[in-house]
Amino acid sequence: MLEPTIRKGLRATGRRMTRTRKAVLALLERTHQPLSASEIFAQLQEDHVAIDLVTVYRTVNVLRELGLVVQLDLFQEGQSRYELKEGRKHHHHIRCQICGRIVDLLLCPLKKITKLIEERTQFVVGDHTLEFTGFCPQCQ
Amino acid sequence: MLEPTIRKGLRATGRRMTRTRKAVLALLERTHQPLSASEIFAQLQEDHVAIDLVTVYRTVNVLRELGLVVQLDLFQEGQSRYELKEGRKHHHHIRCQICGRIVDLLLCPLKKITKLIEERTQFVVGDHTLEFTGFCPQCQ
DNA sequence: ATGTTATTTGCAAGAGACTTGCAATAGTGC
DNA sequence: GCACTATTGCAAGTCTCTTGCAAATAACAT
Repeated sequence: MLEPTIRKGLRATGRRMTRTRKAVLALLERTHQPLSASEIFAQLQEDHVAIDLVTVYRTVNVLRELGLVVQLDLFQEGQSRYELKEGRKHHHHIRCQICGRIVDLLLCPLKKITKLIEERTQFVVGDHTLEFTGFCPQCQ
Repeated sequence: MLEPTIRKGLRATGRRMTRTRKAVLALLERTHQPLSASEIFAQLQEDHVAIDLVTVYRTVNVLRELGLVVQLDLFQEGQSRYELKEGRKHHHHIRCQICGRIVDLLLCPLKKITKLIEERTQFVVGDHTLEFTGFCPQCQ
């Protein structure tokens, strides 16, 4: 239950804890897959939670601004996905090309690489994306 | 000049070498940045090459199908970019968050990682994206 | 509890990237 | 040059995501 903590974060930026924000947070909390806006919308419809797709977009954006949610742009999906940060470490994902299942990879191999890139390019390296696709055990 | 080679590739799949395909190929050949469809369109307009944006999309898709062009989906850009493969090795990119300049990274550190992921997840790993953002020397 | 006020919501409409249908145009092989 | 078929341009459509605005509602003081 992260509602009280998040309520504080919202208040600190002059925002309010609303029925719809609770619903989106609760859904993200109980789902163990990164969800797209339309998936969040569809699931809440099924749960008979009245919410507009526009509100879903606005909600995930607010949660992202607060640093509560991470936005993922997976390889050639054409839509963003969102997952709760909730104290989890930075990590990457692999998505099955057949069934679409997304599995967390609990590693990020890019610390050393980042240093190497900074030396070679003289860039100051900020963020990175690293996403894999493949075939999951069931779909092989 | 890769026109003759590519002409063969096109013929082999019942396709034709046309005025517009030549123009797109020539542009990609002389540009040392991955270009988006709208950038290709704008540049060809400037060069007084009559071409429709739709044709640009169809052309890059054909070139991608033939394996002549790689499609890049950089971090939160909201559009794809295309670059000639032309015998180049698989590589990744870093994009400056200020000026948008894209620099090639002539490395891919993911061979070992791929094996590790296959062991841990039982996936058969196919493709991956790895793109960095940061601040280039001029924009720091 | 009730009222006040600013935030949030839903609806409609819009923006941007990309795709599709179709008639007109133009490569290709003869 | 001619016939045949791929390709092009235009218009319209799809999909994801954003914006404007009036109505609804959370937060807070009374």
